[in-house]
Amino acid sequence: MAKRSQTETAVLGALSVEAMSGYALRAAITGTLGHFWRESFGQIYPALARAEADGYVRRVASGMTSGSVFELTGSGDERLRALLLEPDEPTPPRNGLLLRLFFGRSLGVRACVSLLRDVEVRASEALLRYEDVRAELAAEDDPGAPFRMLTVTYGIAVARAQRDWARESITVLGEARD
Amino acid sequence: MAKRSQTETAVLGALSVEAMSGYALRAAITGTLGHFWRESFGQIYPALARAEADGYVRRVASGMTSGSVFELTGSGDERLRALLLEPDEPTPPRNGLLLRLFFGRSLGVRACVSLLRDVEVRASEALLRYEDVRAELAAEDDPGAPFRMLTVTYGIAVARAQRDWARESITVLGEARD
DNA sequence: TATGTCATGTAACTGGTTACATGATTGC
DNA sequence: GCAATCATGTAACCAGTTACATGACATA
Repeated sequence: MAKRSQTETAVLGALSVEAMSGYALRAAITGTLGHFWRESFGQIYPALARAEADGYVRRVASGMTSGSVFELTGSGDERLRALLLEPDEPTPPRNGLLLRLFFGRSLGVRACVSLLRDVEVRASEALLRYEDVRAELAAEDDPGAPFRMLTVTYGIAVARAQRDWARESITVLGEARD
Repeated sequence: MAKRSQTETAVLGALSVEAMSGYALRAAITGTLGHFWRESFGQIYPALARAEADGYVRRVASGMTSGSVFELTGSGDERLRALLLEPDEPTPPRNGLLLRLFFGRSLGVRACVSLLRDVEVRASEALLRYEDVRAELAAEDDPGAPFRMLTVTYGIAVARAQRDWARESITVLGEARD
């Protein structure tokens, strides 16, 4: 069970929902997993090739279009479950925003406030998008929907916390300047 | 103003607080910036060497210990301000937890709940640590303290959101199983 | 004198992005 | 016929980690 990049998990996972081409895979990932995941072609195609060599996916004939459509095999499904069970070792934190704020005295109050406003705006926009997705998802009766919903409520919870923190922090900095 | 890795920002920033060796730099970064930043020796030493070549830092004689202590030069301070002003381009999101939950139907309810419990525990522990730091920081009257405080309140806000989301999600999954 | 900590550095590797090259198919 | 989109792939590069090699200094 060699630990391979999580790209494999994302690819097999997406194919477990529906067979598709590498190109469509990218679109599906950026579209549906976009707010917490990302893959580039430079990852997807090699990952697909390896997965095919390992027998986790197979090409299904598709006279219709150019390119090939991949579907998950039985052992691919097993592999996916195993990958999902592997512990998630989170990537080392590197938060450029907090790094800047930490040295805020060198950066200056005005620039810090501007950073915080950006956060507030981005978080608020994200909230609107998530609420839309939540509404769509609530209407589905697919058995996988409740799980996918968790990723949306996570996004909402964190975005709301960020927005409120940014607002609060702006007032704090404003008072400190007086 | 070639865009170099943010390591340079972290290193110059830390040296703007106090002159120190590469080794101490690492300890300072993991200790103080630890909850949102990380650097390894493999980054720090090359970064210091480049910064010295560029005239941003200089070695100060230190008969006491082995090794050399670096301090920020005037142009290093300028460079730091410029780096802090550069827009923060956040790293592409890759949240292994959400990836697993998204495919939760393949993973199984029990494993999902276990993931969520981990989140709850980790977030709760983090909250305790942050509250300690907050108390310490509130006692300081250093002019940089309010800025550093922002990074702590951010940690608290996000950790609290994660903890509450995890709890809520555990009940949701529990009900769904019935 | 052995152990632990302070200290510096490098080489190999990993995971990932970007930019590019190439071509098929579709719809106007 | 042309533009847009679908589609596949690779090469160069980048940031960062890990593991290792090396050695000084302090202290039990």
